[in-house]
Amino acid sequence: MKAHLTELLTQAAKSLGVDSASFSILLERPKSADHGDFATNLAMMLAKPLRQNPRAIAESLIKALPASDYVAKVEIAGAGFINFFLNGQARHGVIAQIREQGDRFGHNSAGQRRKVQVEFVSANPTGPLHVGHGRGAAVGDCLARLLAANGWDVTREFYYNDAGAQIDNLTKSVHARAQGLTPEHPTFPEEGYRGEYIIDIAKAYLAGETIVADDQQVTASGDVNDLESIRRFAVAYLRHEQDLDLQAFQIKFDVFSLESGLYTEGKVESTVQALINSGHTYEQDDALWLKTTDFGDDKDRVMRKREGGYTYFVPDVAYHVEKWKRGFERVINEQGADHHSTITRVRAGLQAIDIGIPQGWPDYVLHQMVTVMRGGEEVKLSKRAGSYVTLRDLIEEVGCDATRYFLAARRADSQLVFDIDLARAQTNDNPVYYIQYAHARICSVLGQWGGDQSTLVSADLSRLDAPHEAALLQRLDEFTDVVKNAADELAPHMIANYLKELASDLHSYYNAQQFLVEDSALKLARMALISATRQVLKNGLDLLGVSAPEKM
RNA sequence: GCCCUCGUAGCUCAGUGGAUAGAGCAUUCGCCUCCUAAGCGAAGGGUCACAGGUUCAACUCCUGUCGAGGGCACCA
Repeated sequence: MKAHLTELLTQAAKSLGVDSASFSILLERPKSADHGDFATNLAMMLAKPLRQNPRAIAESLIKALPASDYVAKVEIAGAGFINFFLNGQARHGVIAQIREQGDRFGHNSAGQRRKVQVEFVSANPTGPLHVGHGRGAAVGDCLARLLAANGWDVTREFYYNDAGAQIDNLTKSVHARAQGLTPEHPTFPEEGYRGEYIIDIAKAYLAGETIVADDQQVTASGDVNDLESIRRFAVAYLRHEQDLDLQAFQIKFDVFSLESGLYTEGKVESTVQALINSGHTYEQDDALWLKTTDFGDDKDRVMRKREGGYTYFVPDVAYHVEKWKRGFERVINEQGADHHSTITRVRAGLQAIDIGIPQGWPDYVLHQMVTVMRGGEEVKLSKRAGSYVTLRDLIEEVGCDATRYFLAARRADSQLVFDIDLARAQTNDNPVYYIQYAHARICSVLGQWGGDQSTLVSADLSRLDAPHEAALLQRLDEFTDVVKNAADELAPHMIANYLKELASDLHSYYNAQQFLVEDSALKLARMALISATRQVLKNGLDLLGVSAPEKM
């Protein structure tokens, strides 16, 4: 419909002698029904080039508009807005579209099956996933779903650092616990991990247990002083724990990438060599530096430390070179805002290597901190982890659906307050239940109607003329744009907001009108409308990874 | 000190440069002999942090100030 109106306006503008390349037509949905179904500011945009009063231009434009089968009325309003009022046929056409497209309604093919990778969570195997990882998981998974709905070929990837100082620290911590040391003991590692889960790992290690994670099987040697065995076992143990966390959150990854693999396969070395060859490196103070200032950084960064090891961003660059070589013309990294500083360095490294990677590649979506509240107080302590709220604790307490919704329903770049009491509430306060209830309500009504859904094709939709029906029809029609915009903006929260509004329209309608009425033609039309609404609610919830229950 | 993000109703948050800035909670008042009251309707509640600027038009874009969070390692 938007395309149709754009075409009408383009022709009208042409007939006024305006070059169609000199302006772009913006059509929006007015907030108020008084302003029609669509509005454009075209006349105001043309005021300057034509040097005329916007209202006068609007009048000429309207006169020049070609006839249309869908437009009932056109008005000038305010400073020069042109408001379009559609006829019934144009308004209820969306119901047929929804019925025909089903689960695919709202989807488009903008991505043209091109390859995109969404990397998210990427927690290091040094502890259980916490609520911050949960936000990354919820946002990242929704992004992946959104991109798939927009026609991209999506790969979900989890990268973890199993090779650095943090892992040494983990190994020492487990080693200490295996010897029966507590954090209070003077020889317990200074920066060691103190959570109770370290004790569990030590016990399992001493018992010689076998762990399966990432398709690898690791058996503990049980030798208290075999640090290499402890390291391998602890990493596998925690990766397995994280797998359980992700499983509880119903998130699946296509690929797990290991930092250690980049070293063993020589990718780090070859990347360093490529950087040296690029001429953007230099030696100073016994260290090797990358001139990241050549690419917008405010100071150069050390690549190889004096003691010989590489700093963390070097394998990160190597990893991204691999991503590029694997054919991802688009990569989106979802991470916590505390990793913000890596962006400039990774991009600088990729530019230095100069293998055709575009300047702004890859994309980043950063999420801000999460604070968890219960009973009006901040929740900080977790038994398992010792210092933070674990994702699994949260899921166990509030459920997977509510956790996912709450973590994805806010803009990623603003700080989030997670109110456990609200998320648990099975009342109208809770947006998750509010939306799911709308879906269940429709299912219930359709069940009581008991008719065959296929008969809805023949419904006389012109009977849908009540104000609540017009509002609902318009909302359904918006879904396609919302899915497109949310993907373009990498903003899954837009889906959550849309669903709240759609549910609200449905609930208002439900209370204002009886659906199962005597008049069988009217009843059929209303069944067609709520059936379409049910489908869109489900499609939207699917994008968030939240279930659409038929009964509550 | 420098860089990034945020600042909207008492609280939690929406708001692709457009018309009277919205929703939920909380407060007040209504609605179930009727399809699920996990619902609906109504009222009150605002200097869109502050000050400039760009524009026909700014919550939205630009600059500065203040406030919150995060970054600024030969840690990851």
